[in-house]
Parts: sequence; structure tokens; C-alpha cells
Amino acid sequence: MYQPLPEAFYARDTVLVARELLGALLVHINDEGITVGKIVETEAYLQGDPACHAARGMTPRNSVMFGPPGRAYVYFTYGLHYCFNVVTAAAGIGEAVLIRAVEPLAGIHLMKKRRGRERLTELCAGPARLVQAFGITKQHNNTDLTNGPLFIAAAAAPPPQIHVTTRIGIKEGADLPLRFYIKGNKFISKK
DNA sequence: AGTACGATTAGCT
DNA sequence: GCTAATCGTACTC
Repeated sequence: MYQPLPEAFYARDTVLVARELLGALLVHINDEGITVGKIVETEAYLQGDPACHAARGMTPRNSVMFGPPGRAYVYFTYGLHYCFNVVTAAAGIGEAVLIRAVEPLAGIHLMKKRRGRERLTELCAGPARLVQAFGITKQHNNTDLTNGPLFIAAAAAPPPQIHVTTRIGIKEGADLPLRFYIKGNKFISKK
């Protein structure tokens, strides 16, 4: 029913991918059930960008970013949270798009159970929140988003109006306009 | 071997 | 608005 976007979708300019991911559907199927949400907020992390994990060369943690596009880059931060990215561009480049917020569409009961929250706006508005709501774990790091239980499907609606701002929660590169979200959407992580 | 800190969140003032 | 929670990672000595 949902068809994963092909590797060719991810193997393009990272900013373009970040913009075109808005409206696309994040899908995860596991033994607990299926969860689906519309991607409403993304951030691009680029080569030569001081905020990018890959900016200072390859390390064990960021090596996935240098791998083929269309893989999941899941990293641990603040001692208790995970964030989910899609690897973009081409192998060896080290760029990715952080998925920052999703609008819940299906599997909402499961999301509520995983999050321990009832309000829809508290389920998937924030990078670590959506990871928890979708049951994404460190086991998904480096998994193939074009062929597997965790994937992204093409948008069901025409391209949305996009708002561009600076990125959230970073110190270096904080002035770059690399955050994208769907104008007027109620499930954004922050105004 | 030691240490500083982070692409966050929740709860409290 | 402020800050504790919490630990893997990267970097220094």
C-alpha cells in the first residue's frame, strides 16, 4: 500500500531533499503494529557546515553519513534521546536530513502508548519525540530506507507551502537558513 | 584515563 | 523562562 521512495530520491542535493520530504509519509511496521505520519519539519546538514556531525571527518558515530544515500542515520544524544536522519547526496559526502516533526496519521493508539502521552501535538512534534512514537531505535542505524520495515513514501498531496528558518538547538552554523517546515501546520516542534 | 558536552525533553517557576 | 536528567562520543593529556 505504501511504496518506499527509491534511492534516487535521496541521491540528490540535500537541501532539495529536505524540502521535498515535507509532505512525505514516514512509515514503520513492526510486531507492535504500523505507524504512519506526514513529515512536516526537516533540517539539512551539509558538507562544510560546522553544525554537521560529519564536518570534522569520519568517526565511528557519523560513518553512516558517509555511506550510500537512503540509509537511516540514528544517533544518541543528551544521554537519553535518539534522533532520526536520512542520508542524502552521495557516498563519501557526509550529508543528511534530520526529521524534526511528523503529523500523526495512523497507529495513533500505538504512538500514545509508546510516548505515554495523549495529546496529538505531543506525540511527534520534536526529533526525539517522533523517534519514540515510531518505535525507532539505535538498531535502525544504517538500515536501508528503500527496502525495509522503516521507510518513507511519496507525498499523498500536492507540494506544501514551505517556511524556511534557521536550525534549532545548534551553536555553530546557527545563522544558516536550513530548517524547513510546512506553513501553518500544527505539529511543528517550535515556532 | 579524564573530561566536556550535545541536531532534546519534561517539569517546574 | 530555567534546568535536571543522563551517557556515548570525541578530544585532550
